[in-house]
Amino acid sequence: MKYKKVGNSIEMIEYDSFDIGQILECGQCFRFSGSDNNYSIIAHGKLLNISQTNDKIIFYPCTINEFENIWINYFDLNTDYLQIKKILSHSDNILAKAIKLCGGIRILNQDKWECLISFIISQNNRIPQIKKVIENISNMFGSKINDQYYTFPTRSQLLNATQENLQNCKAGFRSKYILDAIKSEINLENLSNLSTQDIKNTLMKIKGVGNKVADCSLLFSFGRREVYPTDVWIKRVTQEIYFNNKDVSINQIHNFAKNKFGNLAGYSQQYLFHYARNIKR
DNA sequence: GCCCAGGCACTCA
DNA sequence: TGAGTGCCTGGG
Repeated sequence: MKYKKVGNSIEMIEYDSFDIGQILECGQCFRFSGSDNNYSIIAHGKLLNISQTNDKIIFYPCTINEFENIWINYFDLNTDYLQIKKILSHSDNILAKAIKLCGGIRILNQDKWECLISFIISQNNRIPQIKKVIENISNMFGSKINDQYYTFPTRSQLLNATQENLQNCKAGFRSKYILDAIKSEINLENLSNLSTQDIKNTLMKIKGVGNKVADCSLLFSFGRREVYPTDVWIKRVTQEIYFNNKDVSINQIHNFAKNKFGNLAGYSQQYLFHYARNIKR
């Protein structure tokens, strides 16, 4: 990967495995807008525009410092996706097919708190609605970035939030779960050194955090690429491809993914998720 | 009006 | 330990 400063933007050239549309639309994050290779995201307290053409990707406004300290890690640019895709493609044909279709996916490294709350909101919900609820909460409790956008609020910014506030943000029955997360004394940053299973157990003490939400949190904000978040789509496609369409438990799927994909289970999950949503149905 | 969506908690056997 | 059921909300 190579990049250079051009005016108030950073231009990335000589990169691989990067398709901004695939990265944002594959369901791992919710604070973005745009289409056709032109997107805006809000992450880590900043608004960033990304414009992708055939030979380069432009990030703006963005300084070298911001790019190196925030966005390289956020977009997982130090991970060798060519190698990952090569290994997974060799492991089976359908995964190879999925990777061909969405080889530009990268797993983001998101803010832990925002990610956890976002996936609590995601349960039994649709993506447009999830995005709306998160935006409502940001507008009500976050810090102003400009006339249009607010950051996602930190836990301390949410300390005074009430059930009624969150209902007004359309969080519905998940309001009480968000309140429980706010009240819990769990410091997410302090969990970073624990084992994946220990983090998971800790997260699941929060009401509204089960297997799936905890796994998404681990994969998308704790960098634990060995987890295989299993929602209805992943359950469906995994059963279809690897279990001869037989109905199996989440635990069986987790064990299967661990054995077959090992430390790359999270990447497989993303490729298969995209495959399931866009090809099947 | 009915159904359901990227789960989870709660109840009851 | 596992199956069954209800849940805010809004779009089809």
